[in-house]
Amino acid sequence: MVRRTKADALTTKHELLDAAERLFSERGVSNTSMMQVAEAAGVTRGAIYHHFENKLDLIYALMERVSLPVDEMRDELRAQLPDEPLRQLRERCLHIVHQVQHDEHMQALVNILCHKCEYVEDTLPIHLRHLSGRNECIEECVKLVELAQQQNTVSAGLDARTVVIGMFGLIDGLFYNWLLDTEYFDLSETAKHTLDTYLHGLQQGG
Amino acid sequence: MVRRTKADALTTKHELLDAAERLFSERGVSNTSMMQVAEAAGVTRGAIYHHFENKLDLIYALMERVSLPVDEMRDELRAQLPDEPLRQLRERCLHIVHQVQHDEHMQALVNILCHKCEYVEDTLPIHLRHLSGRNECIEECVKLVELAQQQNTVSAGLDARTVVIGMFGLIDGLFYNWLLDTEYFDLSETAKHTLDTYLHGLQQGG
DNA sequence: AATCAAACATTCATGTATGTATGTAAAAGT
DNA sequence: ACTTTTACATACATACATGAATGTTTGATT
Repeated sequence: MVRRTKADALTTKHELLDAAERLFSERGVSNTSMMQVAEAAGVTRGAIYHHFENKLDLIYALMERVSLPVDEMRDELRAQLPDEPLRQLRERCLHIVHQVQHDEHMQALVNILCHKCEYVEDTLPIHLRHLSGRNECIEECVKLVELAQQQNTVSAGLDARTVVIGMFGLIDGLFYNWLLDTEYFDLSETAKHTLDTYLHGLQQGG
Repeated sequence: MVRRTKADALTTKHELLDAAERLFSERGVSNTSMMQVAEAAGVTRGAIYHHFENKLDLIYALMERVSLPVDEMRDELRAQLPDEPLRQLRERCLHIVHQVQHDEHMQALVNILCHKCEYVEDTLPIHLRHLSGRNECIEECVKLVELAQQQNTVSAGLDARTVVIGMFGLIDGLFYNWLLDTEYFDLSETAKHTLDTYLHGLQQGG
């Protein structure tokens, strides 16, 4: 099974990505060799190095597969709830939570970035990409919170940035702990209740 | 510099632990070889394998160094605030937050477990130890929340376990994100404000 | 004082991962 | 129909990391 058509090559590439996603998520990035990925995809290492430069390039490609749907969702919600910034925030969080729980690609990727990939200098470009997307998202959320403060649905005494960082912490922390043991609690249900508790708390004090 | 007194051997062991803690936290566990740890401690690999079985045993030893002070703090607070379960929870969280921010050993260890160590089968005993301690802690906190519900400082309509999982998520998420970039926000301040927001939200709804 | 054993250093044998270079058969271009 | 790429497979050279085995020096023991 050597040379094939261009469409077949794309299939091979996807199979490599799927295999990498599965193995990385199951056994960790640095603990998985290129050969294991190749074997799982039914090819040799040569195939990987033909499609990707190295392991980092592979992970990088994995991230590209799921980043787009997230962006689309954001735009939809913005159009759907233009005058309810707080609900916009809530729905955005819960939508991502839902995706992490039910979309296998999203779940595997978050799992990889969260628990299966050491945050070291070598993988810096990957995590920077992760963070830049997040920081951009934080800025947007800060604006939504400020809008909510003008509507008095969030106490004006609170610092909007702190509010958002706390909310992200809550969601990320739930992801982090849920992925450690997905049987320990139901992600969506817990996220809904605790997020509402938090959002409820935003109405008073500061 | 070969054989030394028993006290000197302990010094060597501590220097090895310090070096490992530093290197693991800086460059990641699987990305740091035993030789690099040995060099950083000014000895050879032989010294490591004399004191520790392997890399996992080394990490395991790192965890033992910081686990005790946490337990002590818990008992102190329990005695100090016997009738204020909610404040007990709050102070406990903020105390750990303070430790993570200011105690270098604690910070390095949490950083290692959080960002510098892949959660894979090989390291399972380590993470299990981490989790067993946490689950035990969760159970204690659930009881505190139930007490608070009897006092009506927490709405009886909420599920105590969910409340605690959310609180842990919040704190863990803040750790997780703060350790990614310790300059991005102040951990203690943010933890105080967002935790209070959350605790505030507990008083109503369900 | 002689012996033992601890506390390392040194060396070696082995496995394994990586990157690259080269080979090759078939599809794509002309 | 001929040439050129593409899409891999194969083979190789290199580099580490590990663990164990062995050596060596000196404190501890009696």
